[in-house]
Amino acid sequence: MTAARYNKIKVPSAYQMVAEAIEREIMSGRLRPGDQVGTEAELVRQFGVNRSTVREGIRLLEQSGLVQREAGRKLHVCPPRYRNLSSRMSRALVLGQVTFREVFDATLVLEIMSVEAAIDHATDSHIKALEANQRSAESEIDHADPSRIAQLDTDFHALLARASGNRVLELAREPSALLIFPTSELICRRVPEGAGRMIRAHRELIDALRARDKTRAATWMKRHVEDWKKGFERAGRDMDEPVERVIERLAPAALF
Amino acid sequence: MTAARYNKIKVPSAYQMVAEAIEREIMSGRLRPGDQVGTEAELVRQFGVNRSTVREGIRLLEQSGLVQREAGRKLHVCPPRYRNLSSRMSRALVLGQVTFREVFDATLVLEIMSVEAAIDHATDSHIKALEANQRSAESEIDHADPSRIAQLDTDFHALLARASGNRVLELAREPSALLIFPTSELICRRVPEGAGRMIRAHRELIDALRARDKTRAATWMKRHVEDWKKGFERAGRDMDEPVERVIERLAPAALF
DNA sequence: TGGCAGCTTTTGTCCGACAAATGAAACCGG
DNA sequence: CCGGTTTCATTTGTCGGACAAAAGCTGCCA
Repeated sequence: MTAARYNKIKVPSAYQMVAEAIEREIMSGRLRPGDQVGTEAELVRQFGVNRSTVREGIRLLEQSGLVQREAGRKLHVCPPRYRNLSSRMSRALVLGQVTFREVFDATLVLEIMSVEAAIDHATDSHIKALEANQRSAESEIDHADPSRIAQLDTDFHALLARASGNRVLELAREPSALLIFPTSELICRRVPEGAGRMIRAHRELIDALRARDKTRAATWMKRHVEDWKKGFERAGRDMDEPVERVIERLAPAALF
Repeated sequence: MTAARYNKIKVPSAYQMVAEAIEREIMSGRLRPGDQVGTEAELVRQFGVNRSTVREGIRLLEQSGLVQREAGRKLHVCPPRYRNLSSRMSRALVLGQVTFREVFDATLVLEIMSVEAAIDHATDSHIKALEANQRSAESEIDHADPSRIAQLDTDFHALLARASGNRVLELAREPSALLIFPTSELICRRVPEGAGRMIRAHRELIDALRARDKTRAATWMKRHVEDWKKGFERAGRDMDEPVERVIERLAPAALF
């Protein structure tokens, strides 16, 4: 007979157990966002471990985004913040050597999905926010600060995703959006007519949203994203190059 | 005149600076996956801070998934692990009180996207892996252990996403997949014919993949995911209920 | 050569201590 | 009585040192 095969026994460290215990409290709903987790001294008493150990556990939770320490004061449970997670995802993608083609293909479908869902669910306040973004872009088209344009483009698509009323979708599209839209800056520098085309597309998207015209929205979104691709190639970039190479030359700190 | 309004100055703590410094090394590529980051003693020397401080910084990186400590030994840079990130995304969604309707709507489009991309990019080895999964499912259909069935379904869709050849897409779909497919277990318990319908759909998807028939693949994927929805409702669940309620009654530990 | 004992390195945990920042309470002047 | 100011206690961030357990390495010996 063959010997039984055992999985390696993983003995969790004390600091991990502290983190997991608190995490269970949060995930089970016994601790709700805004609640105080307690001071380090309390946790030391409750868990019966040293303060250093408690602190290491807290760091894990802090990075998970489950708890937050406000400047000087007590530890409390965080409302879930997706932005932090999305940027980590983006980083993982960069490290994983994904190519712009992958990012582009995913963005194309994700953004079309977003705008189609937005057609069904956008409220007036969502549309107002998009209009405000558009006004900023139109008023600044002459100065044409590329990094500002890129920021507005990123924001526009984030607002659109928000208007979809689907937070799962909103979250799913964010990692790729964080990678692709900031490169608009690079494109704007090389392709002068880029900003104008962007504004035109955004205008059409808003109008389609108002008219609840799904076909028109999808068509213009496709056109808009493919415009990005053309600009990217016209700027002399290779779609099959890993994202890493391109991102490096932008300001990485600003991205994440 | 009005006084200038300043943003709050955020002074990073020493442990955060340690984490950020190492993170920059990794993101810039100077430290590559597999490289040694160095011992705590070395970092203490290099940064000129106390060992406790270094350790807290390391905990941040550890939770980010950027570094890993193997069993007992030296700290080294990790290859990016998406699973860890996806499960944290899922947790954030649960905490954010998203509803199953949101998860379902997102899953429907994401899975269709995945299978369509797989039609274009799947290799023989991808299809072989799917076949192996299908054989397992078919051979176990009689015993019909619901949790096993749910696992196979989850795996099937993960394999399909892998076959899409697009890691961005693969990552984007994972958080919602982690929430939706495990509930198949619940459905299998209440809806006896569920497992059979699942296997049929998977079979059709594999065949469509072989035939490179995108329309057929999309049709069956839509049917398959909507089957999930029907089963979910037949099991007496409300699509507009927050995910939290349902997940709680499964085994949360097994999910994440 | 192979295996075992002992040493070294490294991590996990603990203890005690202090400065800075913060919130709260006491205090004081009008 | 109220508003502002000054202690004062609490809490966090950081430091220094210490020790046990585990993992790697070395050298000895059969």
